[in-house]
Amino acid sequence: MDEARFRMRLSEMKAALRDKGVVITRKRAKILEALLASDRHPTASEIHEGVKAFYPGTSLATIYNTIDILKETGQALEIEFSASANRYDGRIPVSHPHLVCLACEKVEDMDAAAPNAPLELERVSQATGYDIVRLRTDYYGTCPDCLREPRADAANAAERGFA
Amino acid sequence: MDEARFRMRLSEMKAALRDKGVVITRKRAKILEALLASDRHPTASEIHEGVKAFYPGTSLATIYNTIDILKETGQALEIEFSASANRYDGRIPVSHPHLVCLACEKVEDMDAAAPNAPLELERVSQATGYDIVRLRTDYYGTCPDCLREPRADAANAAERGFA
DNA sequence: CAAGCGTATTAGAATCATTCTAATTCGTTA
DNA sequence: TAACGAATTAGAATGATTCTAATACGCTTG
Repeated sequence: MDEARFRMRLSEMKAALRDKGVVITRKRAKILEALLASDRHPTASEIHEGVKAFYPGTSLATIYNTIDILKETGQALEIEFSASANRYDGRIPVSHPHLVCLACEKVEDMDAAAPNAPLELERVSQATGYDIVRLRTDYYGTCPDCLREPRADAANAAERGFA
Repeated sequence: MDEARFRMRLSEMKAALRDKGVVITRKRAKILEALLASDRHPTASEIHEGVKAFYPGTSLATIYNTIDILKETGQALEIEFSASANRYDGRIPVSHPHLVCLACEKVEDMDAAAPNAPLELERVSQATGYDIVRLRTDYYGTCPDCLREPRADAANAAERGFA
């Protein structure tokens, strides 16, 4: 994500929050930046680490609080896991497919042409009688790095940290 | 699921476990039946309730233990949630799309033509360099029942119990 | 039928992400 | 500067899942 897109996306997010009457405090701004800075789909505690580098006293509760607002305003997607921490995507806030590595647990966006989410939601709503509002498409397996180095779990895990 | 399919699927599961050297105890057999009996994609504790009707002393740990074996042998799919209990699908043990109701939390199989999972796994593996072993496709929204009765959460939740 | 062995099962403790709570602090406006 | 509402905090609570160490069960063999 280049600098220009980063700044544009950041403004979008702030504007969406302000529209909801949410105050953009310095901490909240850092939370948004930490979410966008990593292409790793950070967890709440990875975001927390990133924010604490600037505001050491920050509580995890504040991270969750801000994430909730982002979810409510459609500015971030939550990718749920039960065995490990949830991950968040603030870069592309509409449903799109992910690749999940079962060895190092990283979550990547899938570059391949994504199905057109809004159309897909509409199609499935028609077909099922549900009012479908989002979809989740994730592929699980082993990433190329882990295929190459089957024993590199620890190293790969370290790489995932928020930077 | 008609009686014939139920029995066939049950035999398949038992055979797969036996192949792994796992003993099919009476309790384990009941666990498999409880998993198959419900079209609701039961949670571990719903299965537990079902089994306790026959074997009151059964521990939740036994349910989880058996579910683990089923996952390892490819005989059950785990549908992960972070905010509520995971659900399990023993009827169709290959990746297929689900409909998730955000109001009553039920999980249904989507009847609409499922993409051919094995082919899809192969296609995405080729495209990404991953070794993809399963996929998850879920649509989230409000089911027709809940659309009709917005305040029926409790009633719908009750319906979901294992029977 | 009894003894011995390995797996299955158990109750309860431990874990861990997330949510909640009630008190404190901050920022803004009057 | 005072006052108000929102933001933030530390720590407790929650709840699903996993772990642990002890016990029970079900075979097989003598």
